[in-house]
Amino acid sequence: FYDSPVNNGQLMELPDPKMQVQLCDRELWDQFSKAGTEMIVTKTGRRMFPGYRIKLSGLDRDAKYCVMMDIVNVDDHRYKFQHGEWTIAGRGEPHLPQRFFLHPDSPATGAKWMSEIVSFHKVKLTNSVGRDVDGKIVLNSMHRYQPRIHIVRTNDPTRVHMQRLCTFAFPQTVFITVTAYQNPEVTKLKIDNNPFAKGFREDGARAKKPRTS
Amino acid sequence: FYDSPVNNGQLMELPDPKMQVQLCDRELWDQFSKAGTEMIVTKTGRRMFPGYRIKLSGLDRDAKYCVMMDIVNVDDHRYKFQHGEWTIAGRGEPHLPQRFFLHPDSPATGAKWMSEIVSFHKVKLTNSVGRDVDGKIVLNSMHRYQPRIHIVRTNDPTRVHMQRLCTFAFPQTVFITVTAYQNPEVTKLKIDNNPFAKGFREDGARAKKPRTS
DNA sequence: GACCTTCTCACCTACGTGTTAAGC
DNA sequence: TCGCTTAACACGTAGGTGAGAAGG
Repeated sequence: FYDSPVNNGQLMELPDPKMQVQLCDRELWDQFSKAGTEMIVTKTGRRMFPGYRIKLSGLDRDAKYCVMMDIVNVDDHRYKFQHGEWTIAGRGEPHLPQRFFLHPDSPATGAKWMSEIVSFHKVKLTNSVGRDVDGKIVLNSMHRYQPRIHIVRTNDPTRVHMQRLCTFAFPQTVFITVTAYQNPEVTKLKIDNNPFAKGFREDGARAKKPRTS
Repeated sequence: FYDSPVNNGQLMELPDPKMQVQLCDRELWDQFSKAGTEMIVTKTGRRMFPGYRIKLSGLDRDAKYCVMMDIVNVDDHRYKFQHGEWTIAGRGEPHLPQRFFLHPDSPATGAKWMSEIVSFHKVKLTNSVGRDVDGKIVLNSMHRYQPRIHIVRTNDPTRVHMQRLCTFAFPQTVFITVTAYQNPEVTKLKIDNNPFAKGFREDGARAKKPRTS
């Protein structure tokens, strides 16, 4: 189940031709994907950038839904960045059973979900199985991953595992985990587009001061 | 119903001798109460300080509950601060039908509610009936108010009004609304205890620079 | 004038960034 | 040495404070 192929936003399990998921910031994701997206993992947890945001449509307006995200392995390899490109560097760690990140608005009506952008920007990626698991997804560094969306028609978040799912995945959101950026092109894209990294931009702003020690 | 007397944390409606609510930061509340608590109201909304935080006990661990706050008039007067004390300054505005502020964790199991401090620190007090009502409670300035807690045994937040409530209120959380602090003693308590006002403390830290204009 | 409200401001808290140096 | 990880850091975003001046 977890290793099922991606499907570019088409549904996988329940045949429900109406339900659709649309990825936001698609141009931005494509730029990163073209360069080879990297996501930082830290002990305390690091947000994804670009943020994972979607638009839902085709839901039953009155029914209650839970919306979840998980992140699954794309393959069984460990990767390394050498001579300017990513190559396979041996066998990967065993796939961990992934926890679902339940969107905090769950459960809500179809009408509510479709009325606004659904954002998973609070998800944090970590490489450490610490005590504080809340909102964190544990991944192995230097591995390749695919984020996915699951939609369940239910009122009860605690029973989400027993219900039938609609699962969506976008190939342009695949990324490799790192503890420090490997590809300078990726670093530049992050700095140029993430508001929190504005301090590192050099377009007109004064350059960064070097550390004094 | 809205003008029912306060009850110092004892239950009012449903006789359920097990259910209890305990006010956090009681000493701090008492200090403010002794001075005559004032809470700022602004157009954009201002948080309460001290923050309204409670501990719940005696709930059925497996049942689902919604927890809400509202703020009701204590009397029909308008107040003024003159010669160092609060006095009645005429007839107050008509009591507005208060909206409940539903705690964002609602609905949750009794076990969940009892496992942690329940905080309403995100509630904002406003004197303006603007467009953005989310999380704001509209009050009239220079009036006296009592915050209250309501607990409903239900799974569905949308039907909370039709269910039977358990209501709790703590006399030491009564306050008067202001647009600017009237009693210097209150100002001092706010500055000394609210971390966001640390810039105005004078115990060892350098004094505040005067405005330059 | 007296009283209350509104707005801007300097100064905080809290936390999201990539960098850098040190650790393993 | 080399590759990867960690922690401290400067510099942002975002937003909560009372002070003070201006407005009504």
